[in-house]
Amino acid sequence: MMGHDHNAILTKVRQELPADELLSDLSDLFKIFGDTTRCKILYALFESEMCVCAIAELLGMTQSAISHQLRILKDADLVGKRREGKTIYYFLSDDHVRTIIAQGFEHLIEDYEREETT
Amino acid sequence: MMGHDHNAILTKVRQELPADELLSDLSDLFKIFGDTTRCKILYALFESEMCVCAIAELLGMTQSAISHQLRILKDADLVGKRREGKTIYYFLSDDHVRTIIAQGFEHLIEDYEREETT
DNA sequence: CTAACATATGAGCAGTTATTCATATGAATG
DNA sequence: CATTCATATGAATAACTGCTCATATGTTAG
Repeated sequence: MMGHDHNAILTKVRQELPADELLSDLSDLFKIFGDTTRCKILYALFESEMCVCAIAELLGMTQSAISHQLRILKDADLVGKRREGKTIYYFLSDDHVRTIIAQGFEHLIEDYEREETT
Repeated sequence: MMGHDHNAILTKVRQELPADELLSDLSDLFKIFGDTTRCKILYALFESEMCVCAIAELLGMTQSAISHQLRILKDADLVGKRREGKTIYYFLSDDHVRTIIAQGFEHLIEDYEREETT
């Protein structure tokens, strides 16, 4: 057995807690932003659509590595692609990505400022 | 050698791309949200502060497992703690967490709706 | 001081993930 | 159609992550 009596809070919180599947989807979404390479790619696409080898050159990484990450971003519908001859251009599929990243960014900035003040 | 000429876009994007350290901090932040257990804990704390064993009971997990995750959340300054006798209460350190998660949630919802319409 | 309770922590393990390497697909060009 | 360029993909590997188990710390009660 563990701990003592918490029934009052527990029943209250249980009602408000989203379903397991939804929480799982939510953390899966954040997991995608939780990688530097993917964040860099998304940031790059903020500015303009880009082909794979341009992104690879920008980040100083292998074409293969970038392709693998783009696949993940594509599977999550965060980016879309467009073919033009041999090259394929990737772009942000909607502006939600921008908002989510901006929100995280804002949190960081305030954290930095808090550290300076301390 | 890889790819052909992209200098036009590359120089433009390079100017707007945040510093490596900042991008690393950003993905570190999202990494924290990228785990179901931690998301659940944060969601629980939306409702009210809670002690470790209450959270453990709520999620049906070990006290140890919860403690480990709370440490990560604490290190990232996403939660704070308060002692009251033997028990320690954890709470959200600020409302940024709420906003970030809400933003991710909103994206999911729109994604779900998009699938229904298709 | 000792026992009991609440939480924290370290080592170990299993599962996951990002990159690399080799190779495959697919489109344009001569 | 063979070659070249752009991208995709599968297998292998190294690094990381979350949980468990055992144990330590810290607080209160007797």
